Amino acid sequence: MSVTSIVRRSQSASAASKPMQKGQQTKAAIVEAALGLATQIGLEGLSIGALAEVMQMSKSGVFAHFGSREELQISVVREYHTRFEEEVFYPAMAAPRGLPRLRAMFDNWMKRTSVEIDSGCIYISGAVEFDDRPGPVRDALASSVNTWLSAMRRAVELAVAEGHLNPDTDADQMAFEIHALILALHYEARFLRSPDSLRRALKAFEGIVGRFSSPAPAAASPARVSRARKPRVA
Amino acid sequence: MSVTSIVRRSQSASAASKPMQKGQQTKAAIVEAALGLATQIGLEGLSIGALAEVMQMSKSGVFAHFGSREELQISVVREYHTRFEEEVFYPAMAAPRGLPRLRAMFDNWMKRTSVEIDSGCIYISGAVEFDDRPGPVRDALASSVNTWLSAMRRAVELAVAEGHLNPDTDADQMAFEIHALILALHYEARFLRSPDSLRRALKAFEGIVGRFSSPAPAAASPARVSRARKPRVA
DNA sequence: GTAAAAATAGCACGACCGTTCGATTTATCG
DNA sequence: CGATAAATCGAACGGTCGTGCTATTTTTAC
Repeated sequence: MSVTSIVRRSQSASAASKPMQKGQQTKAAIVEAALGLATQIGLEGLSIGALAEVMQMSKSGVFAHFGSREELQISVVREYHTRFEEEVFYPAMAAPRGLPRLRAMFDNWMKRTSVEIDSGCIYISGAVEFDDRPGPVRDALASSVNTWLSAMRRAVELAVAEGHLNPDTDADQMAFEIHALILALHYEARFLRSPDSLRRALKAFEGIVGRFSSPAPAAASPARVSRARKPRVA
Repeated sequence: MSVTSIVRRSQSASAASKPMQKGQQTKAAIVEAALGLATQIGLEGLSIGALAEVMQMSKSGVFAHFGSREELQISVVREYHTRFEEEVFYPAMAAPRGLPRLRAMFDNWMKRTSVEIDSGCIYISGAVEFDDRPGPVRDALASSVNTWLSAMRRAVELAVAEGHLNPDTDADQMAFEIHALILALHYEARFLRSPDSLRRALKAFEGIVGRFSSPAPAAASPARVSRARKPRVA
């Protein structure tokens, strides 16, 4: 009991005006447990009963914090978003912008996807579960994913600006292809249990980078070996 | 009534010794309806009650044909496997072996994935639903997927043998990357509703082909712009 | 036709689901 | 401390689920 009060007090101190009540703590703990469940059995598989058991609480006790199952799912998505930012995005921003940062983003992303071999990515499972089920959960998911994909595109554009990639690089296209690698890594590592997938994804990434950084456009038109324009520095 | 008996009779005639009883027909019809449901809401979302309603039958009437929900799911996977073969694999075998056939396989695959924008691919949704749920359904799914991926690898190897691709092409690697494109197409078209995904996937495919058919190794080592070895014809 | 067999219906069970509501405990604050 | 508010519980409801039984209907075979 003394431990609990100390924890609460210290958090209350950091949260300034709004005192961190007991309820907020439990809610956070519930969301964390829910995230753990959701990454294993999916957002749709999340059940309040199972969650209550994990938390050693009553169903209604858990329920009261959210008001609806949907709100619980949204909370989980938001929590995942936060963690994704902290583990994938922010660390990569420490790398110098351009190709190194793009590579760091991909590496962290891959790490998260393959560390999660037995805990799945809810951006991927959620996409399957909610692809034709409109509503706020789907919106929250899509919004988070789009935010991250936009960050990837921006990283590509920066790499172009730095002169690390071909000036006529289509950032959307490159982001699409990188995203594809993560999806395949997740699929083959997690479902097919193929041990080589991580190596394959990495090799493919280098292939993509190679294609977008070689002076000659690799696609359908082999003509026009464009001169590299001088990088317009950011 | 006369129509029904005619249909049954004609099918019975084609099925040789084993007369096509009424039950087999209804079972086939149920599986077809179940496949339609499963591609929308997933194999896990499949419920016997909903299926019975679609079929205008009683729950127990539907149930009796399978003995368990699991058996129903397996039947659906098998049916999907058959259709996939008929719509993707066999038509592609009509193309001349090598790159044209590989391209045909990818095209048909893409078509199936993007035509299914509002009916999902159970190889993809199933992978998410069953990635950590062992059992016969998962086995059936994985087996079907592996069969198809092996066919893709073989097509790549044939393209190498025909001299259409680099002799040192890693077929597993190329299959991985092609698979990745399908996954991304499915994800972005179906979940994010991005209209460009089909074009993106096609462009990326050409990029991959370009990389695996150019004489220079595209991967990490930029040195050693190797002389193109003459393709060792099959 | 009639008898055997197959297919289907009807009904009920137990389990779990999300949700509601009133009672009860626990935390917060003066 | 006591009073007020917040958090949690316990029980119940209506619903859907897969499944197991026993009738009943329909198909098959003679």
